[in-house]
Amino acid sequence: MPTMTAERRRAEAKREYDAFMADCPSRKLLDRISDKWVALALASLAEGPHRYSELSRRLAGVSQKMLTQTLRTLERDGLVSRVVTPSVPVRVDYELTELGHSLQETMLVLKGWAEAHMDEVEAARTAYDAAS
Amino acid sequence: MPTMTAERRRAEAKREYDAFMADCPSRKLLDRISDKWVALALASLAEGPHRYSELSRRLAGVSQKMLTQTLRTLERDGLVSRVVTPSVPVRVDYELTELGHSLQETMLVLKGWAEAHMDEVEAARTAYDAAS
DNA sequence: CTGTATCCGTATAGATACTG
DNA sequence: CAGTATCTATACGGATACAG
Repeated sequence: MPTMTAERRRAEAKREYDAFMADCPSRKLLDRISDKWVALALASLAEGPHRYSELSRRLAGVSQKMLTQTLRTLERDGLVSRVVTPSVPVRVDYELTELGHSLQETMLVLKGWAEAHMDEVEAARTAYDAAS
Repeated sequence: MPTMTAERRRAEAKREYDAFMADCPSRKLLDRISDKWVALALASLAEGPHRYSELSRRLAGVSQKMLTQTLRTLERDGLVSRVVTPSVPVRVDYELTELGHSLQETMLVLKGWAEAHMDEVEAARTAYDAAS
C-alpha cells in the first residue's frame, strides 16, 4: 500500500511482529542488536562518520575480528554504510544510515544507563552477596 | 557527599564511568544488559509483576536454565525483586525495582525497534546479498 | 590501513533428569 | 510450582598470522 505513511506502516509492523514469540523474525533481530559491540559502535557513529581505525581505538579492547564482524552485520542489516576511498593505502569510513540513526539514540541511552547506574548496581550486588 | 541530589550523582557517574573503556565496570554492565532475555524479561515485567511460570510462557522458547539465570542476575543487580509466597505449592513473583523501572522503558524501545523495522532490515539484507 | 583466515579455549545455551 | 544439577554441543570471541 503505497499510500501508507511511514508511521502507519510501522504501527502495522508492530502488530505483525512480536519478539516475545520464539520464531518471530524480530526475535532474532532483537538478539542481534542486543550486543555490546553493536551498542558501542552505534554510540560512536552517533557522533559522525568514523574510519575503521578510529572505531578500533574508540571501542577499546575490541578485536579486529569482532569489529569487522559487527560492522559487516550492521552494514548488511542496513544500519551502517561503508564508504571506501580508493587511495593508497585504502581509506574506509563508516557512517549511520537513516535506519541506523533511528536506533542510535536508544543505544546511547543504554550505554548511558550502564554508566549512570553502575554504583547502584554494585551496591545491589554487595547487598545480595552479603545476604546469601 | 550526602547533600548531592540523585541527578547530580548520576551526572557525576557519567563522567567517572565510560563504557568505551575496556576495563571500566560499566563496560561489563553494558554487556550484561545487552541481552535478548534481559530485554524480554524487563519488557514483560514492565506490565507488572509476573510469576515464574508466566514469564516462562511469555518469553516463548526460553529454557528453565536461561530464565532462572537471567532472573537471578537481574535480582543480584537490583533490577528485579523476587517475592516468595510460602504457600503449597510455593508461589514466586518477580517485579521491577525502581532501578529496573528506570531501564524498562529503554528495553521496550529496543524490542519495539526490532519489531517496527524488521521489514527494512530484511530488505537491506536482500539488497546486500544481491550485490555481493 | 583495512581487512581475511585459522586455530582454539571458554562461555553459552539447550536438553534432560531430578527435588522441595 | 519453581526451581537445581549435570551433560553436551556449538557458537562466541580472542590471539595470531597473513594479504591487498
